[in-house]
Amino acid sequence: MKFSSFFIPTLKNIPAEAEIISHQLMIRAGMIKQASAGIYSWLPLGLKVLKKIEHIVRDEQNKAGAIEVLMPTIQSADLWIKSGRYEDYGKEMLRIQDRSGREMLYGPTNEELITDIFQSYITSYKDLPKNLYHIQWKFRDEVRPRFGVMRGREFLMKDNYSFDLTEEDSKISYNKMFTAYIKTFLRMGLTPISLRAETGSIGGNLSHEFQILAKTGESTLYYDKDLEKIDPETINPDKLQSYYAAVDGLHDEKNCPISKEQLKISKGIEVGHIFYFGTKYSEKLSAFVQNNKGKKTAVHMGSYGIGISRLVGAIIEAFHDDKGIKWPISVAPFHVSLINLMIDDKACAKMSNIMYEKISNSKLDVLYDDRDCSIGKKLSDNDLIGIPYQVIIGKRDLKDNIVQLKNRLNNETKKISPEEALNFLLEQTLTDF
RNA sequence: CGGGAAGUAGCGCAGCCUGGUAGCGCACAUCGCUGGGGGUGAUGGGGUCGGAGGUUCGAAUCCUCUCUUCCCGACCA
Repeated sequence: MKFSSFFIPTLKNIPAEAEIISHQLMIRAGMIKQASAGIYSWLPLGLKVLKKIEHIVRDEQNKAGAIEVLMPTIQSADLWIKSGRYEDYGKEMLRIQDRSGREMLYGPTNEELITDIFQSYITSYKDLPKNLYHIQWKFRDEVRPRFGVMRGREFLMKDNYSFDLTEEDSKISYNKMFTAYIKTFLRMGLTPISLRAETGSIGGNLSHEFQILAKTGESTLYYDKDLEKIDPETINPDKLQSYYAAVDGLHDEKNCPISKEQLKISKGIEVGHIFYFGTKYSEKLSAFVQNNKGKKTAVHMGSYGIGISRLVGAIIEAFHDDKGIKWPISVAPFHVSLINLMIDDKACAKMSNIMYEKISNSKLDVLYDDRDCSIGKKLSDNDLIGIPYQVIIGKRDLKDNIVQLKNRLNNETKKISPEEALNFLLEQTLTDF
């Protein structure tokens, strides 16, 4: 993609409406535009990142045996009246009427709908377990939306729902998701910390929230430092759940079961939450199956959420410096930024075009900065948008057959030949496209 | 929902107190000089000052109402 023909409206000024760094950077990097309070349009660069995150989440869900469906954003109030949540949800639920005066709502979550789908078709224990997920926009009319996409009113969420015959089976499904969540966040370059959580209004008795470490995070986490050392190949959910981990209000210094040396305190951002809630919804919404004795029994359910749009902001909170964003390669909008410092110089243009073609023909996604603007603007824009590798082609170095290869994650720059730069890039292991 | 603040050019802001033909920086356009970290000179375009009503000869400025946005708190799968 050529920068000049793409659409990345970068800004030099920090918009007054943005308070936290990820929100500022997302606006300055031309990723989003606010449409109204807590509601955003996703511009091309932001959309690319959103899709990357969505892809990783989807891939790990599929690998864990979950099956994708797609439920509507607009739901009828009927099922919610049945489950009793039409009243409970209060003003956070955006309620609307269709033309014939029927009560509708913009879905804040999907337990009701999915349970209805389940009970319409599944009647035998032989069809269990089932785990259905979808990735869909939700709307919660927050009293006070803030922090950009981290706490918007409209947000993209992956939510899934497991259905099992027994509590024990449900725990297996729960642990599968627990493992999938850890893998998902590790793949995004994040450090996930799992914490036992309060179940709140959703009900049930087992719940974990997943926070990712970021210096600017909202919550303070107290946890066993071994939780940071997770090998994605050998994740053991029971073991991970046995480690000590607590958020701010729940940590009690006096009764903390682990030593001071072992305890670590860091800031985190919540990006996922999983629940086991038994038969709460299945009973109300008639999700029964027959067991092997022919007896009707309510299925045991769990629900599992990942805030996909929130992750875009959360990842920036975890990966940025004073110049801009530093994308982990698995979620980066492009893998390589090819920067031609001197578009009027024939040698620079020629070398840039050759490299652009070669990188384009590989698995790498390249953004070619061919804009006619000052060098300073080019370099600072590219640091701002944070593509992991920059190849900088300038007149001075090119005379000696040298280009600069910059790693945006650590800002190290190597002066090497174009061939070496190309070989280095093509050898990168990229698990996610 | 309680408390606070702000709406003036695409973005960031001044002007308002003390009413008199709307300004700065960035961005944008044209031309020139530059050319390895937001370079520079000249010229130029762009705003019914969030909206409605009122006071006044005259309102961005004073008064009333209203809409929107943000911050602190409470709230929060």
